[in-house]
Amino acid sequence: MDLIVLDFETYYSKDYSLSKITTEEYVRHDEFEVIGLAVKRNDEETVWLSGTHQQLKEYLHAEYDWQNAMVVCHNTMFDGAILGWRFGINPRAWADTLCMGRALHGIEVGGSLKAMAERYNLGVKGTEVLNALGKRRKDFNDVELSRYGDYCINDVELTHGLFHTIAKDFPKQELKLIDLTLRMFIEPVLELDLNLLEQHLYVTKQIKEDLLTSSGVEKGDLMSNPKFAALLRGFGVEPPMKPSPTTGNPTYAFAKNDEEFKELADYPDSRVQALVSARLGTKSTMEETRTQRFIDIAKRGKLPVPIRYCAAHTTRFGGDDKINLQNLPSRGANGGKLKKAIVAPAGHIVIDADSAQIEARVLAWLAGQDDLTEAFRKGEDVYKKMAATIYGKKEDDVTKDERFVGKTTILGAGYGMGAAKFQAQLKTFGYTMDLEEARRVIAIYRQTNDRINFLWREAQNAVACMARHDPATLGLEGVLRVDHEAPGIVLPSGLMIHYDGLEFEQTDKGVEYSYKTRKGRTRVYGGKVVENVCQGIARCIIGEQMLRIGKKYKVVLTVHDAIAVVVPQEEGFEAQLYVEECMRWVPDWALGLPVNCESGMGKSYGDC
DNA sequence: ATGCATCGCGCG
DNA sequence: AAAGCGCGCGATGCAT
Repeated sequence: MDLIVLDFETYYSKDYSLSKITTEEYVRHDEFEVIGLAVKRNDEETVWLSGTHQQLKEYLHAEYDWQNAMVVCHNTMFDGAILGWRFGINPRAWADTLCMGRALHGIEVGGSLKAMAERYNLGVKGTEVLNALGKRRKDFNDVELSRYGDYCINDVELTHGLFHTIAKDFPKQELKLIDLTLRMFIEPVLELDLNLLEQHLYVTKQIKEDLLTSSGVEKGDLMSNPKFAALLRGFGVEPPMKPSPTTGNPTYAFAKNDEEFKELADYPDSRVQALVSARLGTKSTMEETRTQRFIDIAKRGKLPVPIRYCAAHTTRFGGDDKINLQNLPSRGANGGKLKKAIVAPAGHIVIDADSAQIEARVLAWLAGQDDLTEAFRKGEDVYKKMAATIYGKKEDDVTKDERFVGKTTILGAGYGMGAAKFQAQLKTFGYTMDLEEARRVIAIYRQTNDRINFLWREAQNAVACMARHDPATLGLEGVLRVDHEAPGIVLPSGLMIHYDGLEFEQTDKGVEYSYKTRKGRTRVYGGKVVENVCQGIARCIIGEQMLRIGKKYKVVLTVHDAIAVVVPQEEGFEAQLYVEECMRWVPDWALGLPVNCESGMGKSYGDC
């Protein structure tokens, strides 16, 4: 297979640029123009190509054997989209040094080609400031174009060197996963239902408008916290305050889940009630802006799915390109509306398969909490079991509310949640429990799950060891490797959860550990490390399952514990069986981990 | 005008 | 001793 490293230089202006618009819009835009591109095949000399679109297209198709090539770029979502959408070129495999860098270094080095090239002593990225702003290809004279070419060639050389340096130790499976996630964007399959979207936008706007009109308040006064506070004071209501979740400074408690704010919805003065409901109904503009984005994309073509590889510290995927397809509403007033507008192409259907309680299962398995693991394996109702223990009764006698408490306990208490937060958590679901009872429930969880409790302590010890660069172990043997030099924890995928700059400090609460993140430092402790590795392990599992599914069907989206594929309609049931089979399979290193899944299929993503 | 911090909110 | 966690995007408010 040929290795082809390439980099496009394209027209941009003040407003038509990647800092202003999304990659999807930029590449599909009328103003799009390639100034030139540098290409390096294997160890051949890098060439600079410039010319009309037609000339480039003919040359690229004639000169290179794309069917038998791996294409490497730095930020392949961009260059790959150009190759695919503009030149109709779809190589055998895609790779991306930006994705690889994110996986290898976390935040240790920036993802830029410049930073990575410097880190590996590969050379210096061109510093020559080339004024290309607003210049079309024809506006460059020969000298300028040639200088631009040199700059571009240098970038390709750096990317080539970078790839060779980091690819040899990069896990092969993960390279395949990068290819698969890039294809979700570069080779779009899903379509958008424009009529449905426009109708949804209209209704959403109408509801808000009506609410605003009936409240008799200016929109700006509702949106701004200080102005809204003034309105409340005008009715003799002192605005509720709370400590800021991040800084601890006092701030207005105007969020829809702030208890004191919720109480104002029933305030004796009906004018206050109207004010609060108007604020709640109009404050969030997410649905409108997002629907508008979908509409814009729908008018341009299919839906490229931007999924960011290793977006999270734990190696989980994230959203990208200004549309986060991993947080589309599925509950509440807007639940499923946008998902229903995402449809399979003609003759095809969408299958969406969810892994059942994957993180809770991983936790039980990793901790060696065998009774819990066994309960998961047998398909027992673990939430009900938990409730039975909490309330000291038979499973058959557990009420709906009690089961709910059991569920919240299993899902929340597994990472060290304390009684006060547990109580607050229940409250957000509308369930009231006094603190004493919350303490009792948390204590029961910790007693009945002694192995999980031990795992937290083992993880706390691992944190302390890593901070001193001393060896440590964590969880089931052969699954995780504590790299006390990095420091970090190596996942089964071969990727590491980094705890860069892990340090401790003596505080009035005792010794506190923290590590460096993109912004500042984050505290870390046993329960949190356990959560991190469970998330990381779950990602390893879903990643391998996704590759298996991808061998037969087109994977179009992943949302942490779920995988969506598009298949020909007539293969629907057969494909569903295969997808479920894949999601019940675990890699060798996870034998004994009881996974399960649920799936649905339909014409749209929402119908699944 | 533009960037950054903060908050809120959607998902897992 | 105790501590649920992980994202991205949009709007506001403030600093540059």
